[in-house]
Amino acid sequence: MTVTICTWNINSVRLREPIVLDLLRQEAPDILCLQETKSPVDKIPVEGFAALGYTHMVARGQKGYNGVAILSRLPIEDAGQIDFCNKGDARHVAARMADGTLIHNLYIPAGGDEPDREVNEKFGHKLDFLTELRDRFREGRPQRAILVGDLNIAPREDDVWSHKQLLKVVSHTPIEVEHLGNAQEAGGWVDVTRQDIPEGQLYSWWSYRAKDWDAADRGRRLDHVWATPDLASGAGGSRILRAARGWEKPSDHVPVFASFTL
DNA sequence: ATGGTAGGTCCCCTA
Repeated sequence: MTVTICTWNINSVRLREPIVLDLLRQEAPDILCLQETKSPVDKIPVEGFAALGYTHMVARGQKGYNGVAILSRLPIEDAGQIDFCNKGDARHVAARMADGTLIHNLYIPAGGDEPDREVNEKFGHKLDFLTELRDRFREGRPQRAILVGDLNIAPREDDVWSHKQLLKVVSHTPIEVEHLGNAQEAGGWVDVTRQDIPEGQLYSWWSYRAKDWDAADRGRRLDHVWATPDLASGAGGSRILRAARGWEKPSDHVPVFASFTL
């Protein structure tokens, strides 16, 4: 069976319920992983999602910040969350599919503006989060697993509009790229998007602050789909729905898709 | 070098 998964930082699931419904109607992924839902779980507008067939949800939330949710039209069960850095943040949740496949939905801290942990504790938090992620994957190498989410790092030169101009900008600094690479390597994770689309500029986020995001095209690839090698070998169909950045009341991130043979 | 936009909450935080 082929399963299509989509990841999308929605920047408030309540405000953007209409475009979530649009995405589900137009693209009909089997599973949609959302980040930055910014909502307690019991206030996520699930009725409309269920009416379109997405009757399963595994989620974590808090009042004003963070929040992750996995919507599915296939049965999933709650596989728990990891409280990275012991802060009580809703930045991770996992779901298990009927065949045993584990799906991790992650929202890695943005890290603030200054890429120096001595003066910016948010940057330190981001690096510590990534180190903890690495250590968890070192403890037990994941199998039959998919990891998606807003990782808030654009690792490759062609994942940003200007490698040179972003080297000291949080999301593309060498230390962040190194930390992300260590976590990826520790778990044996394959970057499915780049396995499918190995060449060329690829972005999933454009700032709200640009005058004309489309014309300027100063994007970054912050949203990722990873899989363990056993699943990556049967993966394909990766794409990034750039058009969603131009939708009514858009998120600053767009949906990223991949399909898996399970 | 700077400020630009967006969302949520309770007047300022985060991205």
